[in-house]
Amino acid sequence: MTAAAAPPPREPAGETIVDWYASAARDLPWRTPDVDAWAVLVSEVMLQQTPVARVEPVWRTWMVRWPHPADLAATPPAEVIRAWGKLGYPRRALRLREAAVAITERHGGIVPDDVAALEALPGVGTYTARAVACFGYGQRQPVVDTNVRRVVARLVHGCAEAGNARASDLTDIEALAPEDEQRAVRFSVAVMELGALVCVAGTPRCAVCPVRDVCAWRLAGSPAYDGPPRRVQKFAGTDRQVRGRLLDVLRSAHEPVPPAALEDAWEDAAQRSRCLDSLLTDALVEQTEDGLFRLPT
DNA sequence: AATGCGTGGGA
DNA sequence: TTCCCAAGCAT
Repeated sequence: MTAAAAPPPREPAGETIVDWYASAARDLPWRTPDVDAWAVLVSEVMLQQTPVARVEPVWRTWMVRWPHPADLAATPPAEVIRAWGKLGYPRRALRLREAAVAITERHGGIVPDDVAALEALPGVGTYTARAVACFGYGQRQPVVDTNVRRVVARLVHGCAEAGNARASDLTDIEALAPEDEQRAVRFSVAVMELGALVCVAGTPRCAVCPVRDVCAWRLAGSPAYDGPPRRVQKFAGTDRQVRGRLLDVLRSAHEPVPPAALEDAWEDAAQRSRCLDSLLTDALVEQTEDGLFRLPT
């Protein structure tokens, strides 16, 4: 009988997650060392609310066609909207183009490397700005998306799900990041990956989680979610669906179309009209002098 | 601060 | 089938 085994030395959870990432990470094209900040920015905007599998082929096409911000800035919106394909939320395509214009005009065609300048770009918010600074420029930055918020909620706070985004999310994750800058950058992508592959919404795969033994949620007995019911957004019959249908018609039409050509897209004339108006307001559609509709030139 | 904004795959 | 949800942002 020997003395009770000493507890194994336990490295900080942040370091463990970085080590896990080294062997578990997906091989995604925007993570290769040769990609620049523009490629990162495009990937991040495309990935806003859109699954990786759908983004990957479109991102490759964009990088070939528009390798620099000035290339996209010089392209008419109609072509950009078509190239966006069916990624969804096509206003992102317009904003990304506007961001490219701003980068070209205000930053000499180079994606800015500081968070404040990045956040000033159209379509770039708290998350995307830090993701570009971190993954595009190798800066130590707190990068918090829905995956990270869920991981922190469980690992640190012992809650089944994350609440709404808060300013404290940034300090929460900063407290876990490794000291070394390069490892801190890896940590940022590693936590996102952990949330995407293991600590997922729905049923987390705790059996294969590298930090299951130090997870506050598991240590608390994996208590069920205890909070206000989350609203599930409907889609069928909403204006979002109608806008999508209308835009689908205009994407495939290569000449301006008369109003009658849009009637098949949606039966309810009042809703159809309202949605067409909103698309015009958003500058996703424009009307010619003779009353035809097309993607914006 | 709550809501609107696309789309399609998987449980 | 129905429901959930997938690297947010702007208003």
